[in-house]
Amino acid sequence: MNSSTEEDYLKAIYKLSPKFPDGVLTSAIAEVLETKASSVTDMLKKLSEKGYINYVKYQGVTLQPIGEEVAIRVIRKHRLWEVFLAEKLDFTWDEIHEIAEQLEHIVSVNLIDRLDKYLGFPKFDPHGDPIPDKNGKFQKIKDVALRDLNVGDIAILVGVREHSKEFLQYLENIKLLLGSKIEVINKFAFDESVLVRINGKSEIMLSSLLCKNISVTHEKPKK
Amino acid sequence: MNSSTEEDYLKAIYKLSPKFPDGVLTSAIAEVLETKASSVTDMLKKLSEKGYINYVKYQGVTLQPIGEEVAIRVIRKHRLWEVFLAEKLDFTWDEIHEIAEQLEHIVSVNLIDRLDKYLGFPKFDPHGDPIPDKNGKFQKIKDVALRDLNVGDIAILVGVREHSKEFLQYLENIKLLLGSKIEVINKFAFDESVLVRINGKSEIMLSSLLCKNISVTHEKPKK
DNA sequence: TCAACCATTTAGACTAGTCTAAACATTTCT
DNA sequence: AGAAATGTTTAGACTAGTCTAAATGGTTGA
Ligand SMILES: [Mn+2]
Ligand SMILES: [Mn+2]
Ligand SMILES: [Mn+2]
Ligand SMILES: [Mn+2]
Repeated sequence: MNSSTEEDYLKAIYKLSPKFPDGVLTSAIAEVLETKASSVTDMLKKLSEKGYINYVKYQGVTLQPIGEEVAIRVIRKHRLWEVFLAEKLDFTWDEIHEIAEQLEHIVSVNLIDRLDKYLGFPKFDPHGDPIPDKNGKFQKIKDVALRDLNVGDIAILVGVREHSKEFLQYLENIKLLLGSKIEVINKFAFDESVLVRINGKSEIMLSSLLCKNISVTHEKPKK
Repeated sequence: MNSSTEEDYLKAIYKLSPKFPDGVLTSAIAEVLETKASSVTDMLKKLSEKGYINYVKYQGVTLQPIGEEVAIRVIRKHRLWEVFLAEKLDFTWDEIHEIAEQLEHIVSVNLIDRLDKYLGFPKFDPHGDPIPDKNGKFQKIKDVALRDLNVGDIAILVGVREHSKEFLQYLENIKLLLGSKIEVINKFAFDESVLVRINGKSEIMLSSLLCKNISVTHEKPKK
């Protein structure tokens, strides 16, 4: 059994791995977990002892298969609880993350599979992120950042690459939500802002930072 | 904000209070929380410092209003989550307690009231215990132990006074559930066992210990 | 190549919670 | 009343997790 702290570390390492192919750095983990590098080092030693990770001093850390398994299980729980909070309890997508951050650590053999069934085995969470099934398998979505579209392109918003309240509330405000249709009207090289039409209605100017954090695709995500 | 450990202590003190009108004893708390008396003493000092309880060395402890408030809030959360687990996820009444023991500590301003609404504002949990409303108010049920009925009495099972898996699974086995109709056919002074008919069907002999832990009333509990 | 800089680890301290063993109160019994 | 038994608190130690400050490794670039 793992403590919720251990689970959060493994999850953080898992999420950082793609950006650090030959070892996630201590400082990167410290940043996402909002803790100090020295605390991270302590935990890395412990997780290494326990066989969850491969840790070489000063070189960074990679997940062992068993560590990845734990991470994926926690992510599955997190995202299923997010679906529950959004669909059944009507929370908005900026409110669910911090509650799910706690719920993901509830321990029970059956709970999460029953919740999965109750929710109808959803494939994506309210932020568009894929939900691993009980065997840890999930689709990698082939999406692209909104900033990489060309003028004239039409796309569907399928995910966000940033989960802060500020960002999500902003999108909610301008009615830019999961599934929204986005037409690229114009792009301005000067500040890399993009003019788009949302759902065939309002035209709006989006900043470079915004466009970098919105994932779109030309096909709708399957269920 | 309170740690989940503090919450569990306050809840334990609250539940023990009726049996210890002039101060809950250290050893009683240690027993229900499955910890050592010395650990309890440490926590009592801390809770006293913080103003949640009134603690006099060697004399036992009583709740301050603020401590009772916390306890009732935790109990509300526990019982609402139990309803969710039983009604929505089809867990049986012997499985829900230990999961709710964790869920009761989830921190969120809105979560529990939304869950309450989603469940239709239930008044009783799957064990027949009353659920405090958002103001901490709840009906005290005027029930009686099955062992105190007389031959010929007819009653409805409205609660259990013991929450162990063994006890609840036993009741489930003999189809003695919340709402069951119980007719007292005979009582035997020798070992205080009681012969009953359940729901007008099977006759069965119940042990003294069983009868002591079943709450019944002549009226059905309201919704 | 070696000095300077930056990242990482170590050393040592702190908090929350727990335990065992010893000391101390309270109650009970003779 | 005094002694014995029982319950409670204290003392001191341990684990998990965190922090600051100091030491050390690695990297860059003059
Ligand atoms: Mn978490
Ligand atoms: Mn999410
Ligand atoms: Mn609990
Ligand atoms: Mn209950």
